[in-house]
Amino acid sequence: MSFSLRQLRHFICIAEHQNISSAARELFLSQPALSTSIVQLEEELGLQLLIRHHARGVSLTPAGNTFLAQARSLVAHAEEVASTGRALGESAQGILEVGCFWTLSPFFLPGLLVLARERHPELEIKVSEGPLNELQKLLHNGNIEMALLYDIDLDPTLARLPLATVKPHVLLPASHPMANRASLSLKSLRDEPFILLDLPHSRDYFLGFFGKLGFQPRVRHRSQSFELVRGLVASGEGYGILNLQPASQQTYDGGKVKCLPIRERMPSLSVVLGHPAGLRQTGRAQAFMRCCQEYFKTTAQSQSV
Amino acid sequence: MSFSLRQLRHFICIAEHQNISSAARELFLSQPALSTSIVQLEEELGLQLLIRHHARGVSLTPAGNTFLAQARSLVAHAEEVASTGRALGESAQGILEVGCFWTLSPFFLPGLLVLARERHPELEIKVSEGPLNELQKLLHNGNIEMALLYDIDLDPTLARLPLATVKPHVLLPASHPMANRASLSLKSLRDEPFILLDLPHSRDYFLGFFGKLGFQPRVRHRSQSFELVRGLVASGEGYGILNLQPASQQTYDGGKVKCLPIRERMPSLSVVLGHPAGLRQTGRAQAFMRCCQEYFKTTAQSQSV
DNA sequence: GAATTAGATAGATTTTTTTTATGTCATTTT
DNA sequence: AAAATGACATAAAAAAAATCTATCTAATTC
Repeated sequence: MSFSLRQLRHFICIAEHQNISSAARELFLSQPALSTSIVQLEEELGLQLLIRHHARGVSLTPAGNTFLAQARSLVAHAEEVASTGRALGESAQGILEVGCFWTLSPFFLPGLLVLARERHPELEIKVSEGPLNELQKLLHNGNIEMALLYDIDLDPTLARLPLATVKPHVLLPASHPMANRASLSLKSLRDEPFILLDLPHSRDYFLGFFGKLGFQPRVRHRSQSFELVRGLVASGEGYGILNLQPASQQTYDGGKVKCLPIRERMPSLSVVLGHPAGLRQTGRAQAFMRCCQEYFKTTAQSQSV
Repeated sequence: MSFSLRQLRHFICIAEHQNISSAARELFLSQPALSTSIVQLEEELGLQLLIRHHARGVSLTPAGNTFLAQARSLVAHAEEVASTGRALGESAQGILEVGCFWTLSPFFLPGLLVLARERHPELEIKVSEGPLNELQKLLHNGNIEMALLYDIDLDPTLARLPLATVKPHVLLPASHPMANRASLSLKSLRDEPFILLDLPHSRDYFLGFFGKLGFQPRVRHRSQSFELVRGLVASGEGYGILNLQPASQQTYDGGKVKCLPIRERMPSLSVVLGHPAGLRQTGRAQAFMRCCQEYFKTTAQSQSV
């Protein structure tokens, strides 16, 4: 069909040596192999590249000279593509696409991205936020290489790197009589109205708590918004349960909530980095993974257990 | 060692189809062939390019996407090199290196180069002038592809394309008593002094005339310069013999010469286009050849027989 | 739950590349 | 002038690479 890079490399080497035999030595080839290789190249181009001198090597035809420059530039280009290709697999530079489950992002991404910039200034990270199923689709299609997720109802084909576990906490209005205790039993809230964070997976997770305790909560409100749950709690509409807690007790509308550990032993949630199993990670992805581990080992742990 | 252009073409086609099987059909390959080809490419780069979906084709990893752009650009570059390479062999554009024997050049090159420019405006012609042996060396080394020469003592490995034959003429001072004849016998000049153009091959050629006639000329001057021969003739130092005649009878120093056909049948000189035998001609060279034939068939013939 | 789609794998086959052995033609040395 | 040397070409054999056929498996669709 067309010439190969191999043939061009052969031609360049011959042109440099002005001698097929010594070029063959440099290329660790036999002289006839190189000789036929170049004949084929000439036939493919329909162009005489070399003039053969008996007992005195070869020289380039004018056309061969012109073609040599082209060949050199193409081979150099190929070298470049090869090295950037390999770099894509090995080094931590370029663009890394990651995903983040949307209730996690405001808690961890700011710090994580700052750390990543510190560790790998050449690494540009693009984050897609969204619900679990959308992130999983992105992972499968290869739009993102990894995602920060809760390890709950995850596609079993996803590999997980555990980063932290976050325990559930009870949320009470600051004015609530039990708001200043060190911890709280869920049972003691049996008769109080409950504000449920009603998202696809969190729903079952939170309601599952009560099954274990043997009673059903009085659900007064269901909200898909993390902040609305806090706001409703602060305004005295009921108690809430959430795993992550903002640094401030203030709600968006100025109310105040208190956050208490649950005395009963309830299942924690794991925050993980999910990625398609069996897929070789790019160097960028590996670099980001290490950043996540570092970040959660230090900062995050103290912040939100 | 490194990837091949073939692999890159495969990868690009797969990326366009998002599907190995249909890409294989387009490439007239079997699906397994393409599948393994791309696996090898991935291994060579140490980089996952594709994500395989069961029953739904493939998609690109982010790294694959980046690499795709590089692959496209390299393949495009290769296409370009291929086409310019082929053009070097087939079309009449680019630089053509020719040689010209130095006494021929002022007579034919101006008209020839104008004609060539008319016929092939994209063809740039570079001329090397010199003596025969130098031109033959250039031909052998491939520095020039063809040369305009006299067919005299040529290297037998050179192929020749005859363009014209030029007959010898006698040169007399305009004031000479026989200067207005229509033609002249060399014998009638037996006792007059002779001015010899003393160049490697012309020397033997001209002196050979007298051998045939059975006498030796009285050589008064030998000159390596065509114009000096004319000047010496004009100033009355003797008669000369030359094949080609300038349009003007004037010499450089203002003298005047007359030029008469020789009555005896003397060997003519052939003007030929010489080129290394058995070497495939480039398209440029062929185009130039055709120009030479056209030029000598029309203009030149009338000008200088 | 059967049929379909799309990729992977294995063994056989074809094509391409390379090697070994040999030939030829200039050039250099004896 | 003859022999030795250097350098390329050619041919047959061997090795390596690419491709094919057939078969298998996992999701998806009907």
